[in-house]
Amino acid sequence: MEYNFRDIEKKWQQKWVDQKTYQVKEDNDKKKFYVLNMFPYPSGAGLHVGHPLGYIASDIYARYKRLKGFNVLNPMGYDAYGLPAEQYAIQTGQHPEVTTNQNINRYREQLDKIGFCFDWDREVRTCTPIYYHWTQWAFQHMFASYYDLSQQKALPIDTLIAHFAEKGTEGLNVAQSEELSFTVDEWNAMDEQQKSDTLMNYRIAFLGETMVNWCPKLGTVLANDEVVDGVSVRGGYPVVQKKMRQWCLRVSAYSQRLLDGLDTIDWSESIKETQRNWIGRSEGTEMQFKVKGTDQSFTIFTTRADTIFGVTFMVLAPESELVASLTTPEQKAEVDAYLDATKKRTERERMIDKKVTGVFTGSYAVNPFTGDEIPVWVSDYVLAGYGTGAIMAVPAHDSRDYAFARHFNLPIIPLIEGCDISEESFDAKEGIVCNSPKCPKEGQFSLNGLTVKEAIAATKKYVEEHKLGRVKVNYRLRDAIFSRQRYWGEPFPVYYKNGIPQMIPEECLPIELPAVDKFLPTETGEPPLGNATNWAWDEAGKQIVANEKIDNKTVFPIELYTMPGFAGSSAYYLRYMDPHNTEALVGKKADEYWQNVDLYVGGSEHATGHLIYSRFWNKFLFDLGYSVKEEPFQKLINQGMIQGRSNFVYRIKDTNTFVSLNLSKDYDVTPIHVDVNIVSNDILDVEAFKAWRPEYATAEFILEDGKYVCGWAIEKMSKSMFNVVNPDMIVEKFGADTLRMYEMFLGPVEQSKPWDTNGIDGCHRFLKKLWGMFFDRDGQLVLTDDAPTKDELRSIHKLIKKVGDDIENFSFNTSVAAFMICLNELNGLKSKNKQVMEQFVILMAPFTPHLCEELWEALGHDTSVCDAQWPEFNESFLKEDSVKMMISFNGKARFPMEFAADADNETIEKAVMDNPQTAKYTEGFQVAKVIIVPKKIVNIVLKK
RNA sequence: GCCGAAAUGGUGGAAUGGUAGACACGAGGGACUUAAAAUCCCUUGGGCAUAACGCCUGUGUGGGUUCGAGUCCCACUUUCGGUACCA
Repeated sequence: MEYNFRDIEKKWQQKWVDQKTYQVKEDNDKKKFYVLNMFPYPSGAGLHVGHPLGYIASDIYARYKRLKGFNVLNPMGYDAYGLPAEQYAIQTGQHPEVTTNQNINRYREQLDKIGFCFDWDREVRTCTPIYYHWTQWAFQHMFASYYDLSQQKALPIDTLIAHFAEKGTEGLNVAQSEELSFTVDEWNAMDEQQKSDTLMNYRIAFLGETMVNWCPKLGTVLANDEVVDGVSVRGGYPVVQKKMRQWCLRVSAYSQRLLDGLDTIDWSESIKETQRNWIGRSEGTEMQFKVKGTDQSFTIFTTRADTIFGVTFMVLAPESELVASLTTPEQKAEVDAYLDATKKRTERERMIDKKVTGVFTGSYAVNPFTGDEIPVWVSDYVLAGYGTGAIMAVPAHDSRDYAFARHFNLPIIPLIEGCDISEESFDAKEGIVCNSPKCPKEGQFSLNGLTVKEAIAATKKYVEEHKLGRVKVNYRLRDAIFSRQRYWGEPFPVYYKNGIPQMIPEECLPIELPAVDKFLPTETGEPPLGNATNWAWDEAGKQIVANEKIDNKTVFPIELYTMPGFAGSSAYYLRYMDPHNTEALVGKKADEYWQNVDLYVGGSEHATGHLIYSRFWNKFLFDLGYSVKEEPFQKLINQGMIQGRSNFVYRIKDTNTFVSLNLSKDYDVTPIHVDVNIVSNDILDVEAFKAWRPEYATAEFILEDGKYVCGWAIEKMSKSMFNVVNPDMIVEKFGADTLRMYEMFLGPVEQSKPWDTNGIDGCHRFLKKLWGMFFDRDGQLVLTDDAPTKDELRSIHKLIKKVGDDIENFSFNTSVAAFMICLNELNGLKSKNKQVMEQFVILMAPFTPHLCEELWEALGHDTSVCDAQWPEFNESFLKEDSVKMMISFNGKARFPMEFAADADNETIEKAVMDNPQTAKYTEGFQVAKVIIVPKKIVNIVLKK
């Protein structure tokens, strides 16, 4: 009987559903293990073979852990809100809810065919009210919290209000948008509006007037990680800077903890490094510069305080508020013109065209060390959003300042001994400092002779002692902009009284997304939720029911923005622990049992987005006591991208004749992408090609050896390259087990690699072979009940060790190879041993669950192989009677010798030296030393 | 520019500092078959031999450490990711 994968897979997928094989419950008698995949956006294109890579790997791990006796949580869900779903809906002219559900159903169908052990009873969809209830709930808690820097945790905003009522801002060490200073009396004198505005400066979720990435084409603002090279990640539309009032999350408050936490988790060094760079901690100095002829002063931030004697000009960011106050009347026209010009340039233009621009303000700053007067300029190479939006320029030691100084003919003063600044600046933080003038105030302060490091420390000390500024740590990490002017997202649980934002009472949550006729965004940013009818709130924050009488006095406006894509994906792992709870995001019991994700699998492209937001969100919930672990994802594996392998045909120019690859160099040809599905092992199916498109119906071919050979290239998997391979097709042709095995066999999970269907036969053959070990032609089980032989035991225990180690190390490609080797060995031994094959089936069950269930059943078991026990490894079975060792001379292998397995070094050495072959190689040399590597090699070191 | 990862046959890829190329694909040869498919066996880094199944060479380049280096160290080249006027 043949291996009929179609029937087998169908049968077991149905049984798993019927018997709820993968349903998991908290069980205090078992150790928990939480495996999680980054949940997918259900996009319209469906899954291609690249998507399941991580799912298969984590599925194997989850099944393995279960066989090892763990209670394994392995859930799946959909990240259904956000731009991609809405863009797809707009493109197809349908309501996003309709398309999202369609896409989800399609995904589910595809996923089900691959045989994952997901507990679908725990599915979450971010767009369902029962789910986003808790997204809104978390937002409200962020609104009601501030961040205390001394305690390094979030605290209730009431604590801060009490502090203001008692001491004003005195003694405050908190995360804030800008440093405010007021007294108790000033606080008490504030009206409701002013108090609300003031508190926004501290809340973790706050309304802020900030420069945002505005994408007119998408009609919404975007977070920093959603913009790359000045265009939107989604769609590639231009993005401009715009000042808008937006909801923001004070992610920056957690900068230091996000940084420190990285040392406690098991993630790849590269992704940790990416996060470190994104957080961008930099230790520096803030210094105050007085403005000549006024009592005004301003602050700059620098990491190179040691270069204070090389400052030859100052630069302000065009958006800085200082520009207006420092521009002299004579310079006003010129400065205004410059500001106007920079405003018109988009981020993208600035990036492409990095020409040096700037304008003099007319003012001079005073160097606090020397009293020198320094011109103050404005230029767009200084950013308003980082540091203080003003810098001291040291052209000798900063390449940007250097370019500016050269362009505007400003002086350049070198401060490092022997540095050459004739062509470029000397940016390295090394060398011996020179050229310190005598500091007139202090007389003796000089940095000459110090290393740069020492000079920085000395300058910092001087600045602090003389109150010229302070030592300051800056972070590059910005607060996240949390509003989107779009339809398909979570509504904010916020309404407004007299323009003051109020939270909807907790018992009225969730605020459901209303149906609207027009959900398309507008270029001007009018939110689509404005089109909702019967969507009104009263003064107490209660929704007014449609049949109630509505008059203007009772209606209070509700927030019309929606939340961004990352809102729903930031705490979903907690929700899986307790997905049906209507009282809490996650119940205490479930949270304490499952704790956090032990193994998280997903793409590295989320390094600066989701993986930062989630960590922030979880830390916040941890501070409030809603999550028991500070870090959400203990171990992270980043699966590689699967690229496409495109095929080409070569058309001779201006003809409809196609020439085979190796003959194409003799002609003038144009390579054309051809659908990989009509190419097999790079040989084109000529008839299928003619049928593919009407224009090729009459195509003619120049063949080699009667075949048309296609060219190939590795490219991104995409429709336009005709290289998309769909998992359903593979499942149909070879079965899910073959697909699972082959995806793992392709190479290391973490590595990006091209998909190449060519090799899949090998895996399929292997499964057929395994089937053939069990059954004869009539489908009768041919295994015997004999006691296993020594050789059989050795072979299977080698496999137990290898596969166990490999799965723990996420090295699945080598374990697939190990299965093949073991099966070949058993085959060679003519092994038909039931006990041995039973263990083989358990070991392989994580990889090919359908086939193994079938074999398990054939072996006479009436339970699922999922509930079997991982075989115990016994090292004593690996022992061999004799061991082959390579004899080498000075590291060069020469001949093998066999020894008793328990031979000691002395015996081995003696046997080697007594061997007549040895003499041939030692002739004319002296034996200096004999190195014996157990079970491997005997190396004889020879000297003249 | 900066940060990170990598470079091994025709291809995907194996190798705790210890016989480089496991395993698989592809290719070549053979068996079975009227034939094909399927299946099985042999060969397969390069070179020289093949009368002795032995020798030489070989893991991007150049050095170094070591009895012994694909693996460790230094310098360089290339490729792929990420990031960028962050002061």
